[in-house]
Amino acid sequence: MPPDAPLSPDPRAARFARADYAMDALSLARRLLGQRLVRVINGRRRSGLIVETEAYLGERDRACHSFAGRRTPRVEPMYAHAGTSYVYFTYGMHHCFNVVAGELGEPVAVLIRAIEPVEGVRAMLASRGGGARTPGVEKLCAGPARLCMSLSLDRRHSGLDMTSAPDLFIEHAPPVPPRRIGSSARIGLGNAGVWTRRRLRFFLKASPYLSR
DNA sequence: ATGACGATTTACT
DNA sequence: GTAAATCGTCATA
Repeated sequence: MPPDAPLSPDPRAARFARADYAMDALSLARRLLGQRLVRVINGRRRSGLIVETEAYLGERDRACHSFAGRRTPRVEPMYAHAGTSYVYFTYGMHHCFNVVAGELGEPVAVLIRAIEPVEGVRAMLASRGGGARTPGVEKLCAGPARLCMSLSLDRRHSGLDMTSAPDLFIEHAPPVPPRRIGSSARIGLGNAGVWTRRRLRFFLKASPYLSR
């Protein structure tokens, strides 16, 4: 081996560190596209490439849980370090998974809306029951709640530091050319005024694994 | 204590 | 396309 070779040349083994998360939410929403979300359960990996995200811009964003500085036990993880997970329960039956961005104390985050399943697909299908109602692989993780079902994520996984957590983190994958990224208004918002229309959703245009 | 409301998904007309 | 499912969270009192 050459004496000046890098010690960890394999980008697949590199986990996102604090500096990789520490940026504004809109930048992180784009940055995360194409990267690998990894969940480890009983030593087995389930993972997929992130293909769809949404940015939530904090206190000024009426559609954001931390709008107007709201700080409750549920939202508390949004005020933590970039790279912290924020998982919440909604509609009495679903969970959504976010990655905290920005500076410490700045409650901004990126909602992960869809991934392209790569590892542990069989286990993901099992998590969905494996019956006739289980969606095909294309729709398995297409949508924030479906993604959480397939990765077995719930409120217990909110507030984890993904730069060190053993069972939930993001790994580097080849960067995505900006040309392949599309944008749109965020999905499912109620009346959030001007924030309803802003194009804060990002996705890989050619992906068959999008929520829509 | 109470009431309104979801960053959704699924089934059904 | 429309509607039901289902309950934690938050604002109001």
